[in-house]
Amino acid sequence: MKIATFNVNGVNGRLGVLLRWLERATPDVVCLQELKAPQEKFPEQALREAGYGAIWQGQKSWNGVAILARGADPVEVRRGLPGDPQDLHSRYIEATVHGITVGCLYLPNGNPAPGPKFDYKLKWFERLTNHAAKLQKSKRPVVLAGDFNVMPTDLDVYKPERWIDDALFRPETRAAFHKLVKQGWVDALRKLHPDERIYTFWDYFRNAWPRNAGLRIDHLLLNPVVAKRLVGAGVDREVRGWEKTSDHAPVWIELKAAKTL
DNA sequence: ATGCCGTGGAAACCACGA
Repeated sequence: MKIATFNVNGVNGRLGVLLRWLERATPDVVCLQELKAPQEKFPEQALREAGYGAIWQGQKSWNGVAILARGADPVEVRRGLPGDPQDLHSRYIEATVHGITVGCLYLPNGNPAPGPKFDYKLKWFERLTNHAAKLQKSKRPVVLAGDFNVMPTDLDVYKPERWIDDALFRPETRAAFHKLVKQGWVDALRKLHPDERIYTFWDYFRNAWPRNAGLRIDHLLLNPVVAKRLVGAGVDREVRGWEKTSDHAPVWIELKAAKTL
C-alpha cells in the first residue's frame, strides 16, 4: 500500500497536475494540503471519476486539507486539533482508511519570526504533539503526514546557514519536531535514506528548482506498528518540473501488507 | 539578504506562502 502527501498549493488551479500524478503514481491514500478553496469548491466529482473518495476541510483563500482514498471512502475521525476552539484555520483532518488512521496536517509557516505568527506555529505544534501522544497510545496503525514546515536537520536544507533565523529552521522549531518524533514516531524517508539529501519543496523564484535549492519539509511519521511494514519511501520529483505545478513535490511511502492474525 | 513567483479574492492591489 502506498501512502502519499502532497501540498498542492491550490487544489483547483492544480487539478490537472493532481489528476495526472494520481493516474501515474496510483497512491492508495493521499493527504493534500493548501487546498486554497472553500468547502463547496473542492473538486469532489473530478476526484471520484479518477477513482478516489475524499474528505476535506476547506477554507476561503488559504489553508485547507484533504484525505483521498483509492477505491474507498475515508472515514472521518476528526477535523481540527483539540486545544483551541478559537483556531479556525483548516489545517488538520484525520480519517481511518484501509485499516490505518491517517492524520493529514498543514503546520503553520510561522514567519516572520519572532512574532505572533511564530508563536502560533509553536502553539499549534504543541497541540499536534499532545494529540499525537494520544494516537501513540492507541497501538493501532497510525500515519501522520503532511507539510510540517520544518527542516529537521542540516541535511534537509540546501544551505543551512541561510535558514538559521527562519521559522522553518529555528532551534525552537526543530526542537518541537524532535520532541514529537521522540514519542516513538519514525520519519519514514530518513529511516530508509539516512544520509541522502532529499528535498520536497523548491521555491518558485530565484531559480530554485533548476539549481536544486530545496528543502525537506513534507514528512510522513509512522508509529511502530506501521514502521514495521515500511518497505519504500521517496519523492516524486518529476512532478515539480511539470507546467503549472506546485512548489512542493509529492512524498510517498510503500507499506507491505499487515500480518493477518 | 531579498517575495524576484504564484495563488486566490477582491479590486485593478493585497495577503500569504517558506
